[in-house]
Amino acid sequence: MHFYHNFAETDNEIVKIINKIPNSQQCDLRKIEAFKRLKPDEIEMLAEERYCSYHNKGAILYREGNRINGFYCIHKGIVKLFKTGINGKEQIIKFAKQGDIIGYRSIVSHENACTTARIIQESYVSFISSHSLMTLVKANYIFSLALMQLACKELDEANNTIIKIAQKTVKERLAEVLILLKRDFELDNKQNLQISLTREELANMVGTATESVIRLLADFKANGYIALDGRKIRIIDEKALLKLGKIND
Amino acid sequence: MHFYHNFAETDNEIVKIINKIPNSQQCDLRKIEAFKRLKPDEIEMLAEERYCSYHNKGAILYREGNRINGFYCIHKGIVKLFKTGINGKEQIIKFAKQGDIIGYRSIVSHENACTTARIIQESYVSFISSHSLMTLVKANYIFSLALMQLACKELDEANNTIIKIAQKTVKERLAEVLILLKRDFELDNKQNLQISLTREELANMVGTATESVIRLLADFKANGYIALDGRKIRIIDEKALLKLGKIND
DNA sequence: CGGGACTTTGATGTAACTCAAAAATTGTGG
DNA sequence: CCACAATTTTTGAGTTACATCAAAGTCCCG
Repeated sequence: MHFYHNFAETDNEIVKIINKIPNSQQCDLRKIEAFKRLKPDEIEMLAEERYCSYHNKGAILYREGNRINGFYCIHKGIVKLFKTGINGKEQIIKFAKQGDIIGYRSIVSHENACTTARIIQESYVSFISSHSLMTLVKANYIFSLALMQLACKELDEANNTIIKIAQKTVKERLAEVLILLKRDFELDNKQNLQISLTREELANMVGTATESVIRLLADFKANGYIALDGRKIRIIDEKALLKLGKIND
Repeated sequence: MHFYHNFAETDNEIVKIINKIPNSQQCDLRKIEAFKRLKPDEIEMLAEERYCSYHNKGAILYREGNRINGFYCIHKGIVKLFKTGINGKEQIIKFAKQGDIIGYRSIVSHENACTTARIIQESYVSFISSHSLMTLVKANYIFSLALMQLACKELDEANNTIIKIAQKTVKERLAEVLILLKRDFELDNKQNLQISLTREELANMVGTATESVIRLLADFKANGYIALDGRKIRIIDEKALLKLGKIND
C-alpha cells in the first residue's frame, strides 16, 4: 500500500495556489484533442478562464467520490485514473497524457468523480470550470458532438476491456498491456517504454496479483520477448507478444 | 452454439418489411428515456420519420461489425447486446428494455456496430435514422446533453463492470448478477425473475463457464438463497446474496 | 416418439492466488 | 555521502477456484 505524503493528499486547494503557473505556451489549449473543433474566439475564452498548474509525481487531482466542479486538460505528463475496489485494491482504468481531458464525465452527469486521478509523471494541467464547459456545449453543437464522440470512444474501449478480462488469461492480458503501453507512450532514448510503472501498477492494469506479473515478466524475459532493467521494460519481440496476447488488429 | 433459423439472420431488410407495423401507441416515443427533453414538435418529427417493427425471439437487429445508419428504440421486450470474443464466446454487455435506445454509439462515432443486438423477448422497436438524430443534436443542445449523459452513464457502468470482473470471484459475480436482474426486470406473478436466460447466457454475463454457473446456482439453492424451476429463478434470500456478492449500495 | 438443444454431474488438470520470507532497490535524514 | 528505514521486487511452497472434457440425463416441439 502507498502513503505519499503530498500536499495534494491533504488539501487540494492549497496545492493549486502553490503550484499556480502562468498560462504559458506549455499549456496550449489548441493541443487538446477535444478542443480541435473550437473556434479561435472560443479557445480564447477558455484560455482566459482556465487555471494552469504544475504537479509532482504522487499528487492527486481529484479523488473518487469527490464533488468536482470542473475538469482537467493534460498538457504534459501522465495521470493515472483508477477506481478503488475490494480491500482497497486499485483497478487502473486508463492513463491520461498530453492532449487528453479527464473528469468531464462527472460534470456532464452531475455526479461525483468515479475515479481517482493521480500524477505519475510530473505534469502541467489546466482546470476548466463546469460553467465554461456548459457555455461551449450550448453554443457549439460540433464541440458537443466531439465530446459525445469522446465518451463513446471511451465506452467502446471499456467494453473491449470487459471482454478481455473476462475471456483472456493473465498471461495474454499482460502481453497485451505491454503492447498497448508501447503504442500509447513513446520509447525513451534506450528503446524502453517511456512510462515507468511499478509491478503492482502493472498488476492493477491487468487485473491480477503483483506476484503473477513478476513471474510472467520473468517468463517473457526468459523467452527473449522483453528485456528488463528495474522498472524499465524494453519490448524485443513484439510479434511474439502479439501472438501470445491473441491480438488481432 | 445456437442456430436460430430466423429471417433476421439472413436478411435484415426482408424482416423489416415483413414485420412493419403501424405507429401505434405501443410505440410511444415519449416513453423513451433519452427523448424526455424533446419538445412536442420534435417528438412529432421523429414519429413521422421513424420506422416501427415487431420482432420475435432470436431476431437480430444488427450485428457486430455491420454498418448501421440509424439506431433503435425499445418499446417493449428485451434485447441482448453482446460482443463475440475468443472462440466465438459471447460476452453480454447489457440487456436493453422498454425506454432504452441502442446503437446510437455507433452512429455518433461514425463507426461500425461494436455489439450484436438479438431479441430475447418479443419486441416492438422503432428505427430512427442517423440523419434524424443529427438534426436533433444540432437543434437542441439539451437533448444533445442528455445523449452525452447517457453515454457517460454507460461508461460508468462499464468501468464498474471491469473492476467487478477483475476483482470478484465467479461466485460473487453470479450473486451480483442475480441481484441486478431482479432490480432491472420485474418479477412475474410467481415472484420469479421475469427475464428468462439460459445457463449459458448467465455464464456469458458473469464471464465464466456454463458448468460453473450450474454448480453455483445449485449451491445457492442448497443454501436456500434461491429457488429454481427450469429457467425460472426466484430470489428467496436477497440479503444473503448481497452479502455473498459483496455489494455495498 | 424421436432428435436437437439445453442441463446436469463427475473426474481431472492447472492457472493463478495467497502467505511468507529473503533480496534488492529506493528514499531519507543526519 | 553514508547508513538505515521503507518500499518494492523476487522466489518458494502450498492451496484452490475454476476451466475443460466427457457422458448421461432432461426437456421440448414438431
